Amino acid sequence: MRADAQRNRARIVEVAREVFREQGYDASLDEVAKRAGVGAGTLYRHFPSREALLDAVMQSWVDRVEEAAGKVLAHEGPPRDLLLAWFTAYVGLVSLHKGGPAKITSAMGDPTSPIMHKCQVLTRATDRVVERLRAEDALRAEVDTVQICRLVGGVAAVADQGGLDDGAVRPLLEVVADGMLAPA
Amino acid sequence: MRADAQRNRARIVEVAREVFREQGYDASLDEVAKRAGVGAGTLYRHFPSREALLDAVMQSWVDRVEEAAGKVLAHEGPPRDLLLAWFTAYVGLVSLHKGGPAKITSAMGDPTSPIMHKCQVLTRATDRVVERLRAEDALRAEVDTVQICRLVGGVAAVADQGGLDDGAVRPLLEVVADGMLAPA
DNA sequence: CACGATACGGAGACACTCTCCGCTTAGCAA
DNA sequence: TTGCTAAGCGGAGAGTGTCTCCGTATCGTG
Repeated sequence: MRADAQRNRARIVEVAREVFREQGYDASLDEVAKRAGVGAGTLYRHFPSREALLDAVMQSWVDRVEEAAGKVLAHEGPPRDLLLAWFTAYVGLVSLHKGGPAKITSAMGDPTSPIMHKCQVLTRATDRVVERLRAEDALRAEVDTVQICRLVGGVAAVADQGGLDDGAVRPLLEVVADGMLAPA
Repeated sequence: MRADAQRNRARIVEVAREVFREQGYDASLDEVAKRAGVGAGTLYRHFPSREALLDAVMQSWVDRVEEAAGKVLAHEGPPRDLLLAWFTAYVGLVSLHKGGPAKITSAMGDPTSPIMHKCQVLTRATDRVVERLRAEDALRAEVDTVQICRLVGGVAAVADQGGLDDGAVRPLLEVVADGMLAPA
């Protein structure tokens, strides 16, 4: 790729990250182009669709997911604490921009979504937590990783759309956690 | 209101209900106007915003909510069955059109939403179920009606956005139910 | 029947998405 | 350095949707 094209591409991604955070996933792409100082054509050549752009924006996000999972798993503690710590991290990770929870949760199971692979790092990270809890026989047999992602994604989605703060989200996550932990 | 205006209004609502069901909440309002055989101006005079139109469309929905709650409460049975029956009905009620779960769940707590009052019949209906379970000491003390609505709304939202069928939704609702029922 | 108030409708201003194509420029080769 | 060409640029414009404005038509009353 030519050097100027590379510069433009990087600049567009940077600006898009900012605009998505400010205005949510529905922000105008023309505005992204304008702020990045390029024509609409340039934006659409680099990123044929909104999703393709989002995919690039999420590149660094993948690392944050891995890191968050590692941090949560490093702490020793009761299964309920571990699960809640991961749920909290999960909600934070998918809520980086408005519309994120819905977007990411639905993309996780949609093979036609260009960001499916990005989203699946969340599934894998959740799986690490699940395995740990399984080893301790702390999880009910019926629940699986996908269900957990859907439930926590659902909580994140209502929190996002309803503008709930952490204090309101916490009890929801507790209910979900208690519903899947093995009875004492 | 003039008779012709009344006719037009009714026709618009009827057509809108159909179009929303077919194409989801984001359907083109110009298309609604066209199908109803009126000009765009007429539609926007009767319903200044998309939400105002949705409000009218949901008029009959309110009755269905009351009815569903009554039917669920009429059946005797273990608390878990009651709760799951209501959850299932709840998901069905908010999923009448695509985008419904997110719309309704976020409107429930948004005083600026024109459909807030419509949505609150769901809260009240849920409250009836909650009271019944409280009387039997079947619910944990920490959970309240609003949280239940958020959780079930969240499940409905992911089901809606991810195209999940009833079989996939059921286990999610079970986790939520088990998380809020008093331990045996 | 006549006449005002009421309501209609669709043209058009504005916003967003995405494409197309003539123009510019980077980067290489001589 | 210069000239060439493929790669890349940008923005006009077509398509679609929202919502408004106002000249025109219709209702329904006296």
